[in-house]
Amino acid sequence: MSAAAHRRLATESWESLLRTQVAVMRELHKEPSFKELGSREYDILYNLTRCPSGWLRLNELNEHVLLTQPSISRMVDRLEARGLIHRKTAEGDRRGVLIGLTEEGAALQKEVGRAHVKNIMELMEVALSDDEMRTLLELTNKIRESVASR
Amino acid sequence: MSAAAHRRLATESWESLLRTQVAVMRELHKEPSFKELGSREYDILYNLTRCPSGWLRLNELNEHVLLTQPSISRMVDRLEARGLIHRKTAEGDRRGVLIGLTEEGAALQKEVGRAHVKNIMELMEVALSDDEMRTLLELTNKIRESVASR
DNA sequence: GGGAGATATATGCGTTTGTATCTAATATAG
DNA sequence: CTATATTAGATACAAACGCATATATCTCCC
Repeated sequence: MSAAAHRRLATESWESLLRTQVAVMRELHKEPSFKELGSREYDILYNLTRCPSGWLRLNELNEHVLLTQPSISRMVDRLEARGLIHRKTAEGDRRGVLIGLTEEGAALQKEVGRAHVKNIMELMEVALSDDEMRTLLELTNKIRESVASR
Repeated sequence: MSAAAHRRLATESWESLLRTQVAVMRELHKEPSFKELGSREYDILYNLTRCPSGWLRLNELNEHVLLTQPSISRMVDRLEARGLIHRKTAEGDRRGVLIGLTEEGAALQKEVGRAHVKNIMELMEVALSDDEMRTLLELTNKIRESVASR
């Protein structure tokens, strides 16, 4: 395989992944649930449900969400003002802030998440077989692990 | 396979794709070239290089970029003000606007694109074999085609 | 061919974002 | 132990975004 073809394959597979994300996101955004809770806001709440302790530091959130630190800081302000999350000072490091879901926040995440999962299911199910989904999961995990270990 | 496991597989593979896009994007954004030309701006210029005629309608751009119509309209304003693209009225439809690269815009896209491709190469090459890239390309194409035909 | 509705893009306006910078707290070096 | 550097998060401000809506053109049906 020539160097040029190799380069083309690498960029094409990335671009295809990127465009697929755009296409699916555009489709998911049609869901009315995303009106009351934008996809970035949802992402924050979702990440909070996934962590074992129930609390995440702001900088940990920042690693998972494609937003700058100040943007997350202010988004957390808004979510707190809406009563969906609450802050507390991190023990042992008074600079740090821990974020956790309120009951109301957990309930809203669950509700929006349900609609969200339903839509994703419908999209993925038609497009790929179970084996193909497993392969996709495996390949994307590989990329992520590789990027993380830099 | 149970319905619950099936559902989990569909959402997990999608979330993995999404998180991979975030992780890779975050990495690509470290590239200094993206300071002078944001990734969305780059995306516009890139799309213009890919189309055969060299001209794209605003609404065509809108299909490929994850932005609302007004945002693209204004982004095109800015790119035009910077001399990177130019507008012309579409022939046969005086509502329509065609966008094309200027020489300067084409040159900048090429320059930024070079650095961009180099980084993508380095990321993908380490993570996946050629066969795996081909598989990823195939699977993401399938998803995109499926979503497009709704 | 004239008016109702559809389509393509632009603009007003409030909200959210990113860059740069600030404050407070912790870690490190001498 | 103090001074300096580093890290976590917050804030000021200009730029960019999305939603609603305006404007211009086209399409279709009578």
